[in-house]
Amino acid sequence: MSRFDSRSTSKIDQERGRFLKHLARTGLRVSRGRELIFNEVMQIHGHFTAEQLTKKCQKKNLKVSRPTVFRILHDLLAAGVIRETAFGDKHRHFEHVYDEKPHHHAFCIYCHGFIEFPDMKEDMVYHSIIEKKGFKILGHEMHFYGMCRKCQEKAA
Amino acid sequence: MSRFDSRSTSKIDQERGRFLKHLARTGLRVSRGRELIFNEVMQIHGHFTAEQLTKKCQKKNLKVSRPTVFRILHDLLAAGVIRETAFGDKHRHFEHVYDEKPHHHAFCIYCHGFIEFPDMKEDMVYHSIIEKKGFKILGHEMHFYGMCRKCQEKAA
DNA sequence: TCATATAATGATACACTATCTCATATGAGT
DNA sequence: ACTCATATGAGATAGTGTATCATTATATGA
Ligand SMILES: [Zn+2]
Ligand SMILES: [Zn+2]
Ligand SMILES: [Zn+2]
Ligand SMILES: [Zn+2]
Repeated sequence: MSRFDSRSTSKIDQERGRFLKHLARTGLRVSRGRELIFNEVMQIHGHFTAEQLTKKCQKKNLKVSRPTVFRILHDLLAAGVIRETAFGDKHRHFEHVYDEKPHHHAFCIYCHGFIEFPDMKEDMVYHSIIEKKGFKILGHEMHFYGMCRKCQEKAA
Repeated sequence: MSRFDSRSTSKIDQERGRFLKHLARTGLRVSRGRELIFNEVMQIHGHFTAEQLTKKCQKKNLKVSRPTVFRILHDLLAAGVIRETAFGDKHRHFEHVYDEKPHHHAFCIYCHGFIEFPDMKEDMVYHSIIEKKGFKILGHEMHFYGMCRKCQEKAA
């Protein structure tokens, strides 16, 4: 990142503030691991798994164990810095929130790839139905399933 | 089920026909296990995991192994008799299709329970966006996340 | 009916992710 | 420096789902 990219930097600082606030509120320390993982996560664009994050750190000789990665991802989730999406496989998938526009996913049932598309705020019809049941909505995702372009071409 | 409940019976027969057609088409046999699992699945209302289905069979002294359960669930998926939903935990969740209206789920992030709500066909705004990318849509789900009524009461 | 081929099944081992345990290291506060 | 709570890592553990493979069941045709 350019040192002149003040806009992007301030967004990260904003997220860092959110994280630090959460840590202070819950009596957790600003440990070496938490700073390290926070910085790495902020550099990832798109989705990642705990395994990918761990290997990314190891390549940089930033030593951090798998349990610690999961523990700190849990902290980041609780702080609202990252979100988790169920991809339907056996991994937990995360992505940070700060520069990602709200979006949804369409999964290919053949190659297990996916495409993303922006949230259109058109699904609010559901909100009143759900809230009438006493459920407090904090977020939502649309999952589409189907066949990606490549798999269609392969099949044809 | 009452023997006079012809409507419900015919729906199951319809699903059975779908399954048998799939088996014939793909050269699979109508084995003891397939009949057994099909019947059990049809009696379940709502979601189930392979583990729950296996235990349900064992309680009835219907002996069937875990690998076979998974194999036959795969057949039922391929036949379109059941569908799979990613709940964000480490289990695969299934439900049959025959008497379930198309619906979506709202998951409680605190107790991991969920509520269901009907599909409103209001999310078609996404279809053109996705199909412009060459993706062929076969199905979709809305996942809402939040706090269920009970957990709100507990917190208050 | 019997022989043969093919598919289905179950026991077992296996791969893999995520979590738990607990001993040690770290660090904030006195 | 001392105290003590928290953070961390090594290793064990739990829990799903899958692969292997020998055995059993079923279909087909002589
Ligand atoms: Zn594909
Ligand atoms: Zn995404
Ligand atoms: Zn709840
Ligand atoms: Zn459902």
